[in-house]
Amino acid sequence: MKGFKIQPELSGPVEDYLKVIFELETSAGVAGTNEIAGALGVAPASVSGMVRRLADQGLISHERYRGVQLTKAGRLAALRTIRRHRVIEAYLTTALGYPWDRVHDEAERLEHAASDELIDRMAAAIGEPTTDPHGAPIPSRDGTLNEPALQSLATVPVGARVCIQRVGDRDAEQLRYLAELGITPGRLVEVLAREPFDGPISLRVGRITRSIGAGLAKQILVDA
Amino acid sequence: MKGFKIQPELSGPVEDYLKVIFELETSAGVAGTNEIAGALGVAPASVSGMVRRLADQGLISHERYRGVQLTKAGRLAALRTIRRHRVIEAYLTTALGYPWDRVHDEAERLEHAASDELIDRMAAAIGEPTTDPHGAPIPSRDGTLNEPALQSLATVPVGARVCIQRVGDRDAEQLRYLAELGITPGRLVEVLAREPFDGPISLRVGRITRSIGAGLAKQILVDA
DNA sequence: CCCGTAAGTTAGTCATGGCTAACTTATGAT
DNA sequence: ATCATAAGTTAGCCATGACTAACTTACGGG
Repeated sequence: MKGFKIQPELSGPVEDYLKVIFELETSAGVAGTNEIAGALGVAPASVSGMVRRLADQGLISHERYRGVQLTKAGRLAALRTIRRHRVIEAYLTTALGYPWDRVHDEAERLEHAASDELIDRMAAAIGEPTTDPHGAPIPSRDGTLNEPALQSLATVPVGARVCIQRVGDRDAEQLRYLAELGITPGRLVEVLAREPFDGPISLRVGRITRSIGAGLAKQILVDA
Repeated sequence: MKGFKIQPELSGPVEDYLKVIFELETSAGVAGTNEIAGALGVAPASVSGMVRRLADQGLISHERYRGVQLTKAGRLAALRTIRRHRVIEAYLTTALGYPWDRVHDEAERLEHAASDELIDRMAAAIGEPTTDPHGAPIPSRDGTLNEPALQSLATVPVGARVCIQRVGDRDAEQLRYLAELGITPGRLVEVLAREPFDGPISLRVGRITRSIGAGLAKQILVDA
């Protein structure tokens, strides 16, 4: 029976730390103290304290004054939390009619309270979705994450027609705006023009032409 | 805009205390420190500490060495939590196929994380139920609890036919047993015999005859 | 190569919500 | 009326996870 260390029930805050560390590792390569603090809305000193505890528990490795990295156990715990979050988001929109701009906050709280059984039942009830409402892939039960190679809409050449795959889910207001524009995963858009110096991008969505800023375009991912 | 004090987001533990104080007040009339401690599985000293904080927040009134009583604000908060709990239980069984012996623990955790919007959407999705799967009435959104007058199966006269209205929901094993016997809310049973000195009670459930102990019978409530 | 700045850490504090051990109060039996 | 006992409280401790203020380290520009 060796090799089976039971997981000692991670607290909500610990799960949040692991989640943002995972996301920072994925996007930025490293997870710095200040970045973690910014993502969680806590003071950098609080991160230093938590980093020590996480390292003591073997969830991250930490080289003083350098960054932080998830261990295998930490990565698995992070992916479990991310799976919960995304399954909950998918369930809330599909089964309970939540608008996609309001599922994030709800999932943020429920992900720490839901049992594995509940998550699996939710996933089964809506047909085992593979992505959440914003297009983010849902890790499998055993912690495998299938992250497809995507490019940002900001880098798509003029004239190309691409399919929206995923949008940033942090800003509810932004999500409402995107829904209004019709920019949702699965939608086809054509890039009509792009102004230089991070200028606006002109799009055709359906039969309507829209112009969006470069910052927003960076949050929109399309197939490569 | 006077008279509108915004509620400062009660913590999970605080909600749990208010809930058990409400339940003890309802069943026992008073809520004593030791009873609260027993119901929550904490030490009596911990209750004393929490009682001070709850009194400071105006959620309970407390006379030293006498009992504890919910204020209007405390009662409302308790009923909100109980509503959440029972709506979640009802939703899990109706919409997600949970067996009735496993909804309690799940609801115990979710009730502190779910928003009012989620609770209302769940309730709407399953047709605004008025009781949870164990027959406990669900408080309304504004904190009204319609507690019907019931009697325990242990006091029903021999020969009477009664309808099961509600069963104790604390013990999962007991719930599994009751389900096996067919003793669920809405079911008709006839009391065939009762032995003296808290002896077993003989029942007809459907066309089958069963005998249950007096302790279990006390946990089964039927229409008066 | 050095040095200022940004990033990170430490020290010390606080609130919450637990615990044990020791004390106080209330109450019922004699 | 008193006194043992159960119920309740206080004191003092701990872990978690936040904070501010002050310090240290790393690093890029000159």
